[in-house]
Amino acid sequence: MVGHRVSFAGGTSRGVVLDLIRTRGPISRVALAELTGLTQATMSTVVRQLLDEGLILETGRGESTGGKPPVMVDIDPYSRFAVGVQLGRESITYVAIDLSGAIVGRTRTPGVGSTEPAEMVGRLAAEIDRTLAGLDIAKRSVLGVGVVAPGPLDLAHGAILRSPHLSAWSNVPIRDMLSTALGLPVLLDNDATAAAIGDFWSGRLDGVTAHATVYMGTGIGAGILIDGIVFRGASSNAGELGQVLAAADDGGPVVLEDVAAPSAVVERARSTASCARWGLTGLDEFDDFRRIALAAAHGDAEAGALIEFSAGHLAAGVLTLANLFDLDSITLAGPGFGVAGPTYVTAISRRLETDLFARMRHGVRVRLSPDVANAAAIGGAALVMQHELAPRTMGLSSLVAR
Amino acid sequence: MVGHRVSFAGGTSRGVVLDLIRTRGPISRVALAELTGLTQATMSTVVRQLLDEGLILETGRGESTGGKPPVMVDIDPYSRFAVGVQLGRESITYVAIDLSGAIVGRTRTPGVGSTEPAEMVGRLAAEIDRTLAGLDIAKRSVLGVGVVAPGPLDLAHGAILRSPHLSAWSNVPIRDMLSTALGLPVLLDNDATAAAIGDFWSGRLDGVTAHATVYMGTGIGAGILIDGIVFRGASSNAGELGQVLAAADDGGPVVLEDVAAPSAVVERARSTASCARWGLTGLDEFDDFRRIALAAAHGDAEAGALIEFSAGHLAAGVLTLANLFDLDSITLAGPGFGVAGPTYVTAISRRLETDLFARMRHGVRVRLSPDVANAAAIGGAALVMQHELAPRTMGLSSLVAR
DNA sequence: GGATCTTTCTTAGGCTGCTTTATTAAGCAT
DNA sequence: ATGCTTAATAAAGCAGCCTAAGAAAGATCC
Repeated sequence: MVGHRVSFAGGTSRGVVLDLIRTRGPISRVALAELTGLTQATMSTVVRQLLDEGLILETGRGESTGGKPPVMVDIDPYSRFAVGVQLGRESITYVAIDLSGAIVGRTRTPGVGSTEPAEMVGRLAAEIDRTLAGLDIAKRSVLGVGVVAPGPLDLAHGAILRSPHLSAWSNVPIRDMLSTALGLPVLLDNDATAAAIGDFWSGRLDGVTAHATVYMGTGIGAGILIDGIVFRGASSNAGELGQVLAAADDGGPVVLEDVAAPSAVVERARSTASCARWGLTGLDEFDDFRRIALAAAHGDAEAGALIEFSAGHLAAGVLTLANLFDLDSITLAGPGFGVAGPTYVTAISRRLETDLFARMRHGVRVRLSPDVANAAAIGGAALVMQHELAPRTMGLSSLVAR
Repeated sequence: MVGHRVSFAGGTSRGVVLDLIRTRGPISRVALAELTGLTQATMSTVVRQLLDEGLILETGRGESTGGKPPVMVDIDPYSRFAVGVQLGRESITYVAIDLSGAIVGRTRTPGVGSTEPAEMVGRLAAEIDRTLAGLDIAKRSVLGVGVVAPGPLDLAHGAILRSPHLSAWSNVPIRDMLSTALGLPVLLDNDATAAAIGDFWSGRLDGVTAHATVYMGTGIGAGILIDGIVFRGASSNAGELGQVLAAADDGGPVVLEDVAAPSAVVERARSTASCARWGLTGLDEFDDFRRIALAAAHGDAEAGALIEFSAGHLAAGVLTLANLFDLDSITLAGPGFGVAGPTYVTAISRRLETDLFARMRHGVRVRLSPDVANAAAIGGAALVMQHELAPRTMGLSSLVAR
């Protein structure tokens, strides 16, 4: 590494260093220099800047290795906060996280329903302000708000393109509206991508190269990260795992979403005689799905078969995803994994162990999100953290106009 | 773009500018500055450097738009060359390309067969030297040699990991051996990735964000490019399209390669009564496959059905690939598309038009490689060009040790 | 307990690739 | 010819990295 320049595009080194301190801290300047390839002198100034900004703290001395013991630095978790909002049909989840990615507060309000966008934005802003006040978080230490919605979005304009349950929101510039209402930066992204960034920001993906967070909500999506950078594809629609082809009962081709998603499981359950036993209401697909999963967990064989059916198909889809992206890490998140999560983890792990193309070369770590229900909201907040503190994009196209 | 610094990591701007001149040239310095976001002053010095290196030429005046007419610059195609070598079982293809990516020479020798690696390296070096001499190309204008092989490779050590037909080559450091024998830089990569880079270098992917070159040889693979950068995944095994799950006749799950690859088509053909009519030899799968494809092209319904069967399955696999990566461009290359290429293009286009998730937002350009048989070898040479003249890698991990 | 060694961290000065600003060059319009 | 517009270069400055050198703080040896 002598004589050759190490350069992170566009002042990214600050963000890389912050990432390392977050995931590996407490850590010394020397260790950071070794990890990044930057010189100790450069690291000294980068760390100085982070200290001046109040993002990190000197936490004490490390072990001496025969000379001066190093001064360790670590994240100051309470120096900055971010808010994540998940727009759902039945409910809206608000989450505040600190710089380490840990939840410091959570609220839930009734869903969007048929509320007009303009009014809803006002309510969102009020609820966010209230939540922050209740947590005693000064607004100037809040980096921004990340709004998470399902379905195809128009990221360029910060709007929802079309969503089954939020049809009135089509092409409404919700991002900018909320930003002016709040006086804070606002980002919009989809649930799977956000959940993936949440996994990354929490430090759980240290050492991972190619990761996917499989998000099962109304649909099934995957947020894909390469070295912690979101993979978006040509139109930000990458990772549409629900659209992978699956084998239907009758041999005909179907899309994964139609056989493995919670709604599909519930629908299959209803054509069953045992339907009544599980107390399905037909009102809330997630609630019904949870009842089936609970029955399965309590040993109900028929319910177990329904879940296994879904898990088997999802495992096949994830196998394809893992083969095509050559993944080395997968996280499962979203309400669909609320009760039956472990069953899905097992099914996917098994399938990958036997059928992954690269299984001789490396394994794939499959894990359940530590907070499946709030993963997307947490991720929304993490998205803001990453955007404000450690911005990074993939490729060069952003720099070539047209 | 005022006041804010535009930076391409690690001196990449030279490469970006060269890419633009190659694909959009002849072009003026001012136009290049606008496209890259760099200032005219910077562009002046970057272009000066490229002129000094002899990579580009001033080709004359452009149209005045009310003031001084711009001086146009363009690639000097014959200033540099690169060699691509495709290691095949039956034959080895050698290709020399110029800086524009055009073929300037091609040779074919008998395949590797059971030749010992050490001896084979000597033969390769001799044949490359001979080819270059025959084309009157000075060795100092040759940037290097790109060797292309099928199957899983160990890119870090420049060796073939395991290959059905090249078993004696396992873990032989062919890259370094050939490099010392030739006194030129040598790169090793797989056929699909190389073919994709070849497409990019030729300028055919101008304006494309997410591209895949589907390569059908013995197996089926995809080389994936994001903004012209190879997507490799955790262990350089990304894009294993042949491993995507497909629906078998009996409803059971099979892998795409087993139903759509040429060998699979030939095998199905042999269980047919019409087998004899097509004159299948059973010696060379590609030759047999070509016979079937030719029969299909001449209106043989049964042969046509076999090809359509393969194309239909491949189209399903490509649909999954396109959905997961959100592609906007696909090229088909490799010997498998030799005769029946157009049939495959049609099948894939149709499928994407009807079933692509993002079809309302953007189309996917599906095209046949202009030289299906030599695409991998050409790509090998292009790989060297890109590596030597416009190096680029994805993500930041390369800069963070361990 | 002091001298020396090792390791950590900072300072100083320099290079590179970019920026901004200013100047020269070369055409069009009147 | 005179000015106006666009193209290209020149000059000076800044930012992010580097190398080199030194200061700080403990470990080790006698």
